[in-house]
Amino acid sequence: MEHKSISLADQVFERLENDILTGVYARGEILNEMKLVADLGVSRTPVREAVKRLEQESLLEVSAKGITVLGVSAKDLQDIYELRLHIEGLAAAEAAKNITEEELAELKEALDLQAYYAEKHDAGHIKYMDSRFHQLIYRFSGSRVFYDTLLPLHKKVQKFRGASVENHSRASSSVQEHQAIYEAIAAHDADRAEAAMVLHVQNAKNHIKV
Amino acid sequence: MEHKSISLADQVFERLENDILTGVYARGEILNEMKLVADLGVSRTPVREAVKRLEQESLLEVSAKGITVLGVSAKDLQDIYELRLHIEGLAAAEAAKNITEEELAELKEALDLQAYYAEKHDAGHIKYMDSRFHQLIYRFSGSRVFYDTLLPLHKKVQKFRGASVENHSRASSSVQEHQAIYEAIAAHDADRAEAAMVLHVQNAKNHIKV
DNA sequence: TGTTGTATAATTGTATACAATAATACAGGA
DNA sequence: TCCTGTATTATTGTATACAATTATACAACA
Repeated sequence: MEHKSISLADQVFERLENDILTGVYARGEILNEMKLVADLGVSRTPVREAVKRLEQESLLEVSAKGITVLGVSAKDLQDIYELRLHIEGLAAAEAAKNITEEELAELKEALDLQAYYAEKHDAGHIKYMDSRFHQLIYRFSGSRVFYDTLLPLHKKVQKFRGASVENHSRASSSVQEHQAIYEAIAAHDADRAEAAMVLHVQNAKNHIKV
Repeated sequence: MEHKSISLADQVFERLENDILTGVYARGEILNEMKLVADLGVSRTPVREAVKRLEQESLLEVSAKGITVLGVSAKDLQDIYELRLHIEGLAAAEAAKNITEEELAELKEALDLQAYYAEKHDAGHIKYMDSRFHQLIYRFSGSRVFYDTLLPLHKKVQKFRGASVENHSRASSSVQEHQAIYEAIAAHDADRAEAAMVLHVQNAKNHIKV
């Protein structure tokens, strides 16, 4: 039994990041450490660590006034898609070149689960599996640089995908597009994987509700 | 007199980042907080903050064994150029659209200084001004997303540019390329700015010594 | 009314003591 | 010799007291 003990600071970071990205804390809202200490039931130290990391991601800004929630603006969203449109295809191409059989099975499982939940109209799980599929590709690209660059961009899009995953037609198109990407990667066809990914990001962009 | 008091944590962060990127701390080396406390003459708190931020940039990795220096590998370098080749042109294009007269003057000054130091074969200052030119363009793109994405990539390349700035021929080519980028931006010609930047990144990539 | 100086309060910044965890060294036995 | 369990040590994780800075409220004055 290997219990990887996850630190309080990491837990706070994940919870806080999620709360910012899902709108629990609104853009422009001003928090402070003691409020977060009270909300989360831990001391200032892990709170500060999490806040500083989120500040580096431009999700928060710390000043003497307090901790301002920056979150993700509509312009940020546009810029994120503009970037992803140009580089996410590269990650898919690299994954097609480098992926192992084991990793391929992991990717397939994420895809199958997404299809399953799409069939059941389970928006929450669809969104999770959709994210997982993309994040696995970042990992399997075999490039820490790609991973570190794309992951924060992808995470910030979360909140805005609510509408599209609840749209059954778009949800099943998304599954099909993932399917195409998966097949290209499984065939180790880098060019096709790249093209399929670019197409998918373009479609996702067009279905975003700001 | 406005003295923006910069925190110890920020100072430690900058110094540590620089020391990792310039090789003062070698890749694979294992540090620990107390050693850094001794080296830097501050308490654990600001050291920890800096270390955690650097961990998030994948320059360090913290475990029970200590603080491992990850730094930037040859593969990282390749991947960074691959990404920059695809997105740095976009930043230049945005800058061409959005830049103000004041900002343009700032960019011009960085360019002129780089030319001045190139003439004097002052490698240290060439490098600094070269970096500054690129970072100003990230800022003037008007996109926090572009800035946050490109800046860490750019910073990581520093160490590997030593050879190219010391090569007089390359140093003056670089100035000319920056000149072309500047002129396109000054003319608010987005397409030309993008093309000039892509060309420049490609040339820089070809002159990197790994 | 507006502005400027000043006292107060709120907030983050820093240092440090203590806790928890994991790595290491080493002894004992198969 | 190799493995395994265990004590020790080294390291990071957490809480908290105190310092420094900045924002804020308000009074005095022009």
